[in-house]
Amino acid sequence: MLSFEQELSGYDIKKWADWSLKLFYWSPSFSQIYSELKRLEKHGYVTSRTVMQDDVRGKRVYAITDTGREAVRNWSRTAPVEAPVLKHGVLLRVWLGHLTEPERLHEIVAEHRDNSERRRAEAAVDADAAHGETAWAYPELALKWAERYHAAERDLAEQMLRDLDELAASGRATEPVPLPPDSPSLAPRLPGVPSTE
Amino acid sequence: MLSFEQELSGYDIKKWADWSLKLFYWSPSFSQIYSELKRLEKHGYVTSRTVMQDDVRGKRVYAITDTGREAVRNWSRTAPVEAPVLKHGVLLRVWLGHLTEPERLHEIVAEHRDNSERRRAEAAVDADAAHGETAWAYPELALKWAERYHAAERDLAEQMLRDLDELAASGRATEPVPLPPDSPSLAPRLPGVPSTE
DNA sequence: ACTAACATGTAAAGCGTTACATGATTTA
DNA sequence: TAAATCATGTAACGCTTTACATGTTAGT
Repeated sequence: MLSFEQELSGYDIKKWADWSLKLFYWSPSFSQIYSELKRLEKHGYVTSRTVMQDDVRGKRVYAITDTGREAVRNWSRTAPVEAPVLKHGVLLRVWLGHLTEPERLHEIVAEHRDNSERRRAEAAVDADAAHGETAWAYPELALKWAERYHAAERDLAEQMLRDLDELAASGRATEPVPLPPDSPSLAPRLPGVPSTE
Repeated sequence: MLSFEQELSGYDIKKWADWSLKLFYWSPSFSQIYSELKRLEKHGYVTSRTVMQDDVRGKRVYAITDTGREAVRNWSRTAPVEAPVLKHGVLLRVWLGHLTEPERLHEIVAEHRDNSERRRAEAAVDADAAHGETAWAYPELALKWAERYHAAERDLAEQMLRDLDELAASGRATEPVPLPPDSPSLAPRLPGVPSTE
Protein backbone atom coordinates (compact mmCIF):
# COMPACT_ATOMS: atom_id res chain seq x y z
CA MET A 1 0.00 0.00 0.00
CA LEU A 2 2.95 2.27 0.60
CA SER A 3 3.91 1.74 -3.05
CA PHE A 4 1.28 4.36 -3.86
CA GLU A 5 3.96 6.75 -2.56
CA GLN A 6 1.91 8.32 0.20
CA GLU A 7 3.29 8.38 3.75
CA LEU A 8 0.91 6.39 5.91
CA SER A 9 0.56 5.49 9.58
CA GLY A 10 -0.49 2.02 10.73
CA TYR A 11 -3.85 3.45 11.57
CA ASP A 12 -4.23 4.93 8.07
CA ILE A 13 -3.38 1.61 6.51
CA LYS A 14 -5.99 -0.23 8.54
CA LYS A 15 -8.69 2.30 7.63
CA TRP A 16 -7.75 2.18 3.99
CA ALA A 17 -7.72 -1.62 3.98
CA ASP A 18 -11.12 -1.85 5.66
CA TRP A 19 -12.54 0.62 3.24
CA SER A 20 -11.54 -0.76 -0.11
CA LEU A 21 -9.11 -3.67 -0.11
CA LYS A 22 -11.52 -5.91 1.79
CA LEU A 23 -13.63 -6.33 -1.34
CA PHE A 24 -11.09 -8.72 -2.86
CA TYR A 25 -8.59 -9.32 -0.06
CA TRP A 26 -8.88 -9.68 3.69
CA SER A 27 -8.08 -6.91 6.18
CA PRO A 28 -5.37 -7.62 8.75
CA SER A 29 -5.79 -6.51 12.36
CA PHE A 30 -4.21 -3.36 13.76
CA SER A 31 -1.74 -5.39 15.75
CA GLN A 32 -0.54 -7.26 12.70
CA ILE A 33 -0.12 -4.06 10.72
CA TYR A 34 1.92 -2.41 13.47
CA SER A 35 4.21 -5.40 13.89
CA GLU A 36 4.55 -5.92 10.14
CA LEU A 37 5.56 -2.30 9.63
CA LYS A 38 8.31 -2.77 12.20
CA ARG A 39 9.47 -5.89 10.44
CA LEU A 40 9.49 -4.12 7.08
CA GLU A 41 11.53 -1.32 8.60
CA LYS A 42 13.99 -3.81 10.07
CA HIS A 43 14.51 -5.20 6.59
CA GLY A 44 14.95 -1.75 5.05
CA TYR A 45 11.79 -1.88 2.96
CA VAL A 46 10.29 1.17 4.66
CA THR A 47 11.44 4.09 6.77
CA SER A 48 9.48 5.92 9.42
CA ARG A 49 9.43 9.31 11.04
CA THR A 50 7.33 10.90 13.74
CA VAL A 51 5.00 13.67 12.70
CA MET A 52 3.91 16.15 15.36
CA GLN A 53 0.32 17.28 14.98
CA ASP A 54 0.21 19.67 17.91
CA ASP A 55 3.11 20.08 20.35
CA VAL A 56 2.53 16.95 22.31
CA ARG A 57 0.93 14.26 20.18
CA GLY A 58 2.89 12.65 17.40
CA LYS A 59 2.22 9.80 15.06
CA ARG A 60 4.59 7.54 13.21
CA VAL A 61 4.26 7.59 9.44
CA TYR A 62 5.96 5.17 7.08
CA ALA A 63 7.31 5.59 3.56
CA ILE A 64 8.54 2.97 1.13
CA THR A 65 12.25 2.86 0.25
CA ASP A 66 13.88 2.06 -3.09
CA THR A 67 14.66 -1.42 -1.78
CA GLY A 68 11.04 -1.87 -0.74
CA ARG A 69 9.72 -0.66 -4.06
CA GLU A 70 12.06 -3.03 -5.83
CA ALA A 71 10.94 -5.95 -3.64
CA VAL A 72 7.20 -5.44 -4.06
CA ARG A 73 7.61 -4.73 -7.75
CA ASN A 74 9.57 -7.93 -8.14
CA TRP A 75 6.95 -9.86 -6.19
CA SER A 76 4.09 -8.52 -8.27
CA ARG A 77 5.78 -9.32 -11.55
CA THR A 78 7.20 -12.74 -10.80
CA ALA A 79 5.08 -14.43 -8.13
CA PRO A 80 3.33 -17.55 -9.45
CA VAL A 81 -0.35 -17.20 -10.30
CA GLU A 82 -2.02 -19.10 -7.49
CA ALA A 83 -5.63 -20.03 -6.88
CA PRO A 84 -7.44 -17.40 -4.83
CA VAL A 85 -7.96 -18.53 -1.24
CA LEU A 86 -11.65 -19.12 -0.66
CA LYS A 87 -13.33 -20.32 2.51
CA HIS A 88 -17.01 -20.20 1.80
CA GLY A 89 -18.81 -21.01 5.04
CA VAL A 90 -22.25 -20.73 3.46
CA LEU A 91 -21.41 -23.24 0.74
CA LEU A 92 -19.90 -25.55 3.29
CA ARG A 93 -23.20 -25.52 5.11
CA VAL A 94 -25.07 -26.30 1.92
CA TRP A 95 -22.68 -29.19 1.34
CA LEU A 96 -23.59 -30.33 4.84
CA GLY A 97 -27.26 -29.72 4.05
CA HIS A 98 -28.30 -33.01 5.62
CA LEU A 99 -27.61 -31.41 9.03
CA THR A 100 -30.04 -28.53 8.69
CA GLU A 101 -33.77 -28.04 8.22
CA PRO A 102 -34.45 -27.01 4.61
CA GLU A 103 -36.17 -23.79 5.74
CA ARG A 104 -33.20 -22.79 7.86
CA LEU A 105 -30.79 -23.54 5.02
CA HIS A 106 -32.90 -21.35 2.78
CA GLU A 107 -32.67 -18.52 5.30
CA ILE A 108 -28.89 -18.81 5.50
CA VAL A 109 -28.44 -18.63 1.74
CA ALA A 110 -30.94 -15.76 1.44
CA GLU A 111 -28.98 -13.79 4.04
CA HIS A 112 -25.80 -14.41 2.07
CA ARG A 113 -27.50 -13.18 -1.11
CA ASP A 114 -28.50 -9.96 0.64
CA ASN A 115 -25.01 -9.47 2.04
CA SER A 116 -23.56 -9.99 -1.43
CA GLU A 117 -25.79 -7.29 -2.87
CA ARG A 118 -24.69 -4.92 -0.11
CA ARG A 119 -21.05 -5.59 -0.89
CA ARG A 120 -21.69 -5.10 -4.59
CA ALA A 121 -23.21 -1.69 -3.93
CA GLU A 122 -20.25 -0.76 -1.72
CA ALA A 123 -17.83 -1.65 -4.50
CA ALA A 124 -19.86 0.39 -6.97
CA VAL A 125 -19.63 3.47 -4.75
CA ASP A 126 -15.88 3.04 -4.29
CA ALA A 127 -15.29 2.47 -7.98
CA ASP A 128 -17.16 5.66 -8.68
CA ALA A 129 -15.04 7.58 -6.19
CA ALA A 130 -11.92 6.30 -7.94
CA HIS A 131 -13.13 7.35 -11.38
CA GLY A 132 -11.25 10.07 -13.20
CA GLU A 133 -8.01 10.35 -11.25
CA THR A 134 -5.28 8.74 -13.33
CA ALA A 135 -3.49 7.68 -10.15
CA TRP A 136 -6.44 5.43 -9.31
CA ALA A 137 -6.79 3.78 -12.70
CA TYR A 138 -5.79 0.33 -11.47
CA PRO A 139 -7.67 0.47 -8.16
CA GLU A 140 -10.70 1.49 -10.19
CA LEU A 141 -10.36 -1.63 -12.36
CA ALA A 142 -10.07 -3.78 -9.25
CA LEU A 143 -13.16 -2.19 -7.73
CA LYS A 144 -15.14 -2.66 -10.92
CA TRP A 145 -14.10 -6.28 -10.86
CA ALA A 146 -15.28 -6.49 -7.23
CA GLU A 147 -18.62 -4.99 -8.20
CA ARG A 148 -19.14 -7.69 -10.82
CA TYR A 149 -17.81 -10.39 -8.52
CA HIS A 150 -20.30 -9.61 -5.78
CA ALA A 151 -23.11 -9.32 -8.30
CA ALA A 152 -22.20 -12.83 -9.48
CA GLU A 153 -22.09 -14.05 -5.90
CA ARG A 154 -25.57 -12.62 -5.35
CA ASP A 155 -26.91 -14.30 -8.49
CA LEU A 156 -25.28 -17.59 -7.58
CA ALA A 157 -27.03 -17.44 -4.21
CA GLU A 158 -30.33 -16.75 -5.93
CA GLN A 159 -29.80 -19.78 -8.17
CA MET A 160 -28.91 -21.87 -5.13
CA LEU A 161 -32.20 -20.88 -3.49
CA ARG A 162 -34.04 -22.21 -6.53
CA ASP A 163 -32.04 -25.45 -6.46
CA LEU A 164 -32.73 -25.83 -2.76
CA ASP A 165 -36.46 -25.33 -3.25
CA GLU A 166 -36.48 -27.86 -6.04
CA LEU A 167 -34.67 -30.39 -3.89
CA ALA A 168 -37.13 -29.84 -1.04
CA ALA A 169 -40.06 -30.23 -3.44
CA SER A 170 -38.64 -33.48 -4.80
CA GLY A 171 -38.67 -34.95 -1.30
CA ARG A 172 -35.05 -36.11 -1.54
CA ALA A 173 -34.03 -33.54 1.00
CA THR A 174 -33.73 -34.10 4.72
CA GLU A 175 -32.56 -37.62 5.57
CA PRO A 176 -29.36 -37.84 7.64
CA VAL A 177 -27.39 -39.26 4.74
CA PRO A 178 -26.37 -42.95 4.86
CA LEU A 179 -23.10 -44.39 3.55
CA PRO A 180 -21.08 -42.70 0.81
CA PRO A 181 -19.86 -44.87 -2.07
CA ASP A 182 -16.76 -46.90 -1.18
CA SER A 183 -14.58 -45.07 -3.71
CA PRO A 184 -12.97 -41.89 -2.41
CA SER A 185 -15.28 -40.09 -4.79
CA LEU A 186 -17.01 -37.12 -3.19
CA ALA A 187 -14.99 -34.88 -0.92
CA PRO A 188 -15.27 -31.24 0.31
CA ARG A 189 -13.08 -29.39 2.86
CA LEU A 190 -13.02 -29.28 6.65
CA PRO A 191 -14.07 -26.06 8.43
CA GLY A 192 -12.80 -25.04 11.83
CA VAL A 193 -14.98 -26.95 14.24
CA PRO A 194 -16.22 -24.32 16.74
CA SER A 195 -13.56 -24.91 19.35
CA THR A 196 -15.35 -25.32 22.68
CA GLU A 197 -11.85 -26.00 24.00
CA MET B 1 -17.01 -34.80 6.96
CA LEU B 2 -17.62 -37.63 9.38
CA SER B 3 -21.26 -36.47 9.61
CA PHE B 4 -21.78 -38.33 6.34
CA GLU B 5 -21.69 -41.38 8.62
CA GLN B 6 -18.81 -43.15 6.95
CA GLU B 7 -15.81 -44.23 9.02
CA LEU B 8 -12.79 -42.41 7.68
CA SER B 9 -9.06 -42.31 8.34
CA GLY B 10 -7.08 -39.07 8.39
CA TYR B 11 -5.67 -40.04 5.04
CA ASP B 12 -9.15 -40.62 3.59
CA ILE B 13 -10.25 -37.21 4.80
CA LYS B 14 -7.31 -35.46 3.17
CA LYS B 15 -7.92 -37.22 -0.15
CA TRP B 16 -11.61 -36.45 -0.04
CA ALA B 17 -10.95 -32.82 0.83
CA ASP B 18 -8.43 -32.38 -1.99
CA TRP B 19 -10.80 -33.95 -4.42
CA SER B 20 -13.99 -32.07 -3.92
CA LEU B 21 -14.12 -29.68 -0.96
CA LYS B 22 -11.29 -27.55 -2.35
CA LEU B 23 -13.63 -26.06 -4.93
CA PHE B 24 -15.31 -23.88 -2.30
CA TYR B 25 -13.18 -24.37 0.80
CA TRP B 26 -9.49 -24.82 1.46
CA SER B 27 -7.82 -28.19 2.17
CA PRO B 28 -5.95 -28.53 5.46
CA SER B 29 -2.62 -30.34 5.62
CA PHE B 30 -2.27 -33.95 6.74
CA SER B 31 -0.68 -32.90 9.97
CA GLN B 32 -3.56 -30.63 10.86
CA ILE B 33 -6.10 -33.31 10.09
CA TYR B 34 -4.32 -35.86 12.27
CA SER B 35 -3.99 -33.49 15.21
CA GLU B 36 -7.54 -32.19 14.83
CA LEU B 37 -8.92 -35.73 14.86
CA LYS B 38 -7.13 -36.33 18.15
CA ARG B 39 -8.55 -33.15 19.55
CA LEU B 40 -12.06 -34.09 18.45
CA GLU B 41 -11.64 -37.47 20.08
CA LYS B 42 -10.43 -35.85 23.31
CA HIS B 43 -13.64 -33.83 23.34
CA GLY B 44 -15.80 -36.85 22.65
CA TYR B 45 -16.97 -35.72 19.22
CA VAL B 46 -15.49 -38.75 17.48
CA THR B 47 -14.28 -42.23 18.39
CA SER B 48 -11.58 -44.22 16.68
CA ARG B 49 -10.62 -47.83 16.24
CA THR B 50 -7.80 -49.59 14.49
CA VAL B 51 -8.65 -51.61 11.42
CA MET B 52 -6.26 -54.40 10.45
CA GLN B 53 -5.88 -54.74 6.70
CA ASP B 54 -3.51 -57.69 6.73
CA ASP B 55 -2.03 -59.13 9.93
CA VAL B 56 0.52 -56.48 10.54
CA ARG B 57 -0.58 -53.14 9.12
CA GLY B 58 -3.46 -51.30 10.69
CA LYS B 59 -5.02 -47.95 10.15
CA ARG B 60 -7.00 -45.78 12.51
CA VAL B 61 -10.50 -44.93 11.36
CA TYR B 62 -12.75 -42.39 12.99
CA ALA B 63 -16.52 -42.24 13.43
CA ILE B 64 -18.69 -39.39 14.63
CA THR B 65 -20.48 -39.72 18.00
CA ASP B 66 -23.95 -38.49 19.00
CA THR B 67 -22.28 -35.58 20.80
CA GLY B 68 -20.28 -34.78 17.69
CA ARG B 69 -23.29 -34.95 15.43
CA GLU B 70 -25.16 -32.68 17.79
CA ALA B 71 -22.26 -30.19 17.86
CA VAL B 72 -21.78 -29.94 14.11
CA ARG B 73 -25.53 -29.84 13.53
CA ASN B 74 -25.83 -27.04 15.99
CA TRP B 75 -22.96 -25.18 14.38
CA SER B 76 -24.42 -25.49 10.91
CA ARG B 77 -27.84 -24.28 11.98
CA THR B 78 -26.89 -21.42 14.25
CA ALA B 79 -23.50 -20.04 13.20
CA PRO B 80 -23.76 -16.45 11.93
CA VAL B 81 -23.67 -15.97 8.17
CA GLU B 82 -20.25 -14.48 7.62
CA ALA B 83 -18.56 -13.09 4.53
CA PRO B 84 -16.60 -15.75 2.66
CA VAL B 85 -12.87 -15.37 3.19
CA LEU B 86 -11.30 -14.30 -0.06
CA LYS B 87 -7.65 -13.56 -0.74
CA HIS B 88 -7.40 -12.87 -4.41
CA GLY B 89 -3.72 -12.52 -5.22
CA VAL B 90 -4.35 -11.82 -8.89
CA LEU B 91 -6.72 -8.94 -8.14
CA LEU B 92 -4.29 -7.57 -5.62
CA ARG B 93 -1.71 -7.43 -8.38
CA VAL B 94 -4.14 -5.62 -10.66
CA TRP B 95 -4.81 -3.14 -7.85
CA LEU B 96 -1.04 -2.67 -7.71
CA GLY B 97 -0.94 -2.44 -11.50
CA HIS B 98 1.39 0.55 -11.41
CA LEU B 99 4.16 -1.87 -10.38
CA THR B 100 3.98 -4.13 -13.41
CA GLU B 101 4.41 -3.85 -17.15
CA PRO B 102 0.98 -3.89 -18.85
CA GLU B 103 1.95 -6.93 -20.94
CA ARG B 104 3.01 -8.90 -17.88
CA LEU B 105 -0.19 -7.97 -16.06
CA HIS B 106 -2.14 -9.19 -19.04
CA GLU B 107 -0.30 -12.52 -18.91
CA ILE B 108 -1.03 -12.95 -15.21
CA VAL B 109 -4.76 -12.36 -15.64
CA ALA B 110 -4.90 -14.60 -18.71
CA GLU B 111 -3.28 -17.41 -16.74
CA HIS B 112 -5.85 -16.94 -14.01
CA ARG B 113 -8.66 -17.12 -16.58
CA ASP B 114 -7.30 -20.42 -17.88
CA ASN B 115 -6.95 -21.82 -14.36
CA SER B 116 -10.53 -20.82 -13.61
CA GLU B 117 -11.80 -22.69 -16.64
CA ARG B 118 -9.86 -25.78 -15.53
CA ARG B 119 -11.43 -25.59 -12.08
CA ARG B 120 -14.88 -25.13 -13.61
CA ALA B 121 -14.45 -28.28 -15.67
CA GLU B 122 -13.27 -30.18 -12.58
CA ALA B 123 -16.36 -29.13 -10.68
CA ALA B 124 -18.56 -30.19 -13.59
CA VAL B 125 -17.05 -33.68 -13.59
CA ASP B 126 -17.48 -34.01 -9.82
CA ALA B 127 -21.05 -32.73 -9.92
CA ASP B 128 -21.79 -35.32 -12.56
CA ALA B 129 -20.31 -38.09 -10.43
CA ALA B 130 -22.55 -37.02 -7.55
CA HIS B 131 -25.68 -37.03 -9.68
CA GLY B 132 -28.38 -39.54 -8.90
CA GLU B 133 -27.42 -40.81 -5.44
CA THR B 134 -29.83 -39.24 -2.95
CA ALA B 135 -27.10 -39.27 -0.30
CA TRP B 136 -25.13 -36.82 -2.44
CA ALA B 137 -27.98 -34.42 -3.15
CA TYR B 138 -26.43 -31.55 -1.17
CA PRO B 139 -22.84 -32.10 -2.25
CA GLU B 140 -24.17 -32.11 -5.80
CA LEU B 141 -25.75 -28.69 -5.25
CA ALA B 142 -22.51 -27.38 -3.85
CA LEU B 143 -20.56 -28.71 -6.80
CA LYS B 144 -22.99 -27.19 -9.27
CA TRP B 145 -22.56 -23.90 -7.47
CA ALA B 146 -18.79 -24.32 -7.75
CA GLU B 147 -19.10 -24.95 -11.48
CA ARG B 148 -21.00 -21.69 -11.94
CA TYR B 149 -18.68 -19.84 -9.58
CA HIS B 150 -15.56 -20.76 -11.53
CA ALA B 151 -17.30 -20.00 -14.82
CA ALA B 152 -18.04 -16.52 -13.42
CA GLU B 153 -14.44 -16.17 -12.28
CA ARG B 154 -13.29 -17.05 -15.78
CA ASP B 155 -15.64 -14.50 -17.37
CA LEU B 156 -14.61 -11.84 -14.88
CA ALA B 157 -10.97 -12.43 -15.83
CA GLU B 158 -11.88 -12.12 -19.51
CA GLN B 159 -13.62 -8.82 -18.82
CA MET B 160 -10.59 -7.65 -16.84
CA LEU B 161 -8.37 -8.39 -19.83
CA ARG B 162 -10.54 -6.10 -21.96
CA ASP B 163 -10.43 -3.36 -19.30
CA LEU B 164 -6.67 -3.70 -19.06
CA ASP B 165 -6.25 -3.42 -22.82
CA GLU B 166 -8.46 -0.36 -22.89
CA LEU B 167 -6.45 1.27 -20.13
CA ALA B 168 -3.21 0.53 -21.97
CA ALA B 169 -4.64 1.96 -25.20
CA SER B 170 -5.76 5.14 -23.42
CA GLY B 171 -2.17 5.77 -22.33
CA ARG B 172 -3.15 6.31 -18.69
CA ALA B 173 -1.43 3.09 -17.73
CA THR B 174 2.12 2.75 -16.46
CA GLU B 175 3.22 5.76 -14.39
CA PRO B 176 4.38 4.95 -10.82
CA VAL B 177 1.35 6.57 -9.23
CA PRO B 178 1.80 9.90 -7.38
CA LEU B 179 -0.06 10.98 -4.24
CA PRO B 180 -3.49 9.59 -3.33
CA PRO B 181 -6.23 12.08 -2.33
CA ASP B 182 -5.95 13.21 1.28
CA SER B 183 -9.23 11.58 2.28
CA PRO B 184 -8.94 7.94 3.29
CA SER B 185 -10.77 7.16 0.08
CA LEU B 186 -9.28 4.26 -1.83
CA ALA B 187 -8.01 1.25 0.06
CA PRO B 188 -7.47 -2.49 -0.71
CA ARG B 189 -5.95 -5.14 1.56
CA LEU B 190 -2.39 -6.00 2.49
CA PRO B 191 -0.94 -9.30 1.19
CA GLY B 192 1.76 -11.22 2.93
CA VAL B 193 4.93 -9.51 1.84
CA PRO B 194 7.19 -12.30 0.59
CA SER B 195 9.05 -12.90 3.83
CA THR B 196 12.74 -12.98 3.03
CA GLU B 197 13.17 -13.24 6.80
C1' DA C 1 14.72 -52.12 -8.70
C1' DC C 2 12.38 -48.00 -8.42
C1' DT C 3 8.67 -44.90 -7.76
C1' DA C 4 4.28 -43.57 -6.28
C1' DA C 5 0.87 -44.07 -3.12
C1' DC C 6 -0.57 -45.54 1.48
C1' DA C 7 -0.35 -44.17 6.24
C1' DT C 8 0.81 -41.67 10.53
C1' DG C 9 2.83 -38.70 13.18
C1' DT C 10 6.22 -34.83 15.73
C1' DA C 11 8.55 -30.33 15.97
C1' DA C 12 9.32 -25.87 14.68
C1' DA C 13 7.95 -21.92 12.78
C1' DG C 14 5.03 -18.51 10.74
C1' DC C 15 0.53 -16.28 10.22
C1' DG C 16 -3.17 -13.93 12.25
C1' DT C 17 -6.63 -12.74 15.79
C1' DT C 18 -8.47 -11.30 20.33
C1' DA C 19 -7.94 -9.32 24.57
C1' DC C 20 -5.80 -6.09 27.11
C1' DA C 21 -3.67 -1.59 28.14
C1' DT C 22 -3.12 3.31 27.60
C1' DG C 23 -4.10 7.92 26.74
C1' DA C 24 -5.51 12.13 23.79
C1' DT C 25 -8.94 14.51 20.89
C1' DT C 26 -13.33 15.29 18.84
C1' DT C 27 -18.21 15.16 18.61
C1' DA C 28 -22.76 14.82 20.60
C1' DT D 1 -19.72 14.69 30.46
C1' DA D 2 -20.00 10.75 27.82
C1' DA D 3 -18.97 8.32 23.77
C1' DA D 4 -16.53 7.74 19.56
C1' DT D 5 -12.37 8.14 17.14
C1' DC D 6 -7.49 8.67 16.87
C1' DA D 7 -3.35 6.19 17.82
C1' DT D 8 -0.07 2.62 19.32
C1' DG D 9 1.34 -1.23 21.17
C1' DT D 10 2.05 -6.08 24.08
C1' DA D 11 0.76 -10.83 25.35
C1' DA D 12 -1.51 -14.87 24.77
C1' DC D 13 -3.46 -17.92 22.03
C1' DG D 14 -5.11 -20.47 18.07
C1' DC D 15 -4.65 -21.86 13.28
C1' DT D 16 -1.95 -23.73 9.66
C1' DT D 17 1.97 -25.02 7.11
C1' DT D 18 6.61 -27.00 6.23
C1' DA D 19 10.06 -29.99 7.25
C1' DC D 20 11.26 -34.04 9.11
C1' DA D 21 10.83 -38.95 10.27
C1' DT D 22 9.32 -43.64 9.39
C1' DG D 23 7.84 -47.72 7.27
C1' DT D 24 4.63 -50.52 3.93
C1' DT D 25 2.48 -51.82 -0.34
C1' DA D 26 1.35 -51.67 -5.25
C1' DG D 27 2.48 -50.81 -9.82
C1' DT D 28 5.96 -50.30 -13.73
